[in-house]
Amino acid sequence: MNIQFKKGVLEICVLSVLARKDCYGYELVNEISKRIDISEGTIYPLLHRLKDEGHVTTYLQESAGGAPRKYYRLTESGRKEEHEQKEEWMRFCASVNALLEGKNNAAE
Amino acid sequence: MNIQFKKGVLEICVLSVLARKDCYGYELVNEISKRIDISEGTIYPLLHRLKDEGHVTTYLQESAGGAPRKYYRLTESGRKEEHEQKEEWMRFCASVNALLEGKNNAAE
DNA sequence: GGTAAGTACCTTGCAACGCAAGATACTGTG
DNA sequence: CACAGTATCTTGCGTTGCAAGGTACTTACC
Repeated sequence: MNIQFKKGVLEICVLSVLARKDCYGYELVNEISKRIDISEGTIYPLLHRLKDEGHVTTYLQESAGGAPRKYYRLTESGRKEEHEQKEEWMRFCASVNALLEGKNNAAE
Repeated sequence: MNIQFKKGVLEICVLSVLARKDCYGYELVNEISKRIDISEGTIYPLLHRLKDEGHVTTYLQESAGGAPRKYYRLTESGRKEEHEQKEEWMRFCASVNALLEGKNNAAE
């Protein structure tokens, strides 16, 4: 899998999963990796970034095994961000596909 | 437009346009920019990379105004690369869209 | 008791890509 | 002569994702 493709997209994936339910980091890795490989070295910095930007809040919960889980919950700005980035992603895909199909004019 | 989305994708766009006709760098910028903004600081290093990897060959042709045009032509390996990257891009898009739609299992 | 695997968090350093901003040089227009 | 357009190129920067490491707890096995 081309690593470059994932740039920017993994953030949408995280936002999208969080839009459906609160998750902790380790859980997000497993959830997203069902479709797209993502490593812990990617998810934790990403989550911290989202928190710094105010798109998520966190709360701790005990775990049966291992360290306590840090759950992430979308804020209102996070939901807005999720929506906007999803839209932008779809527009981008449409542009790329048009280009790959050889449709030359933006009007087509 | 999220810059990150473009990572890796602009290379496919270039390969795809070149698969239809030989182009020079400046022309590729204008062609691709109809759909997706791409700057000269991006295209020239990209083209040099493709040449180093043997995916394109070049030939010069005089221009009415300005410097002579350096045309890029796909090699056989370039055509193969174009095909493979296109396939990978489409698989990637399908995975992302499934994830964004909340389809949890890779089987679905 | 010791060891491994699983859960769960984290950080550091690196590689790759795209962009802005610059340089160069030629042509045509006002 | 100055400017815009054509056409090439390079340097330095910011962002992202990853590999590889570390920490700490629990369970299972020998």
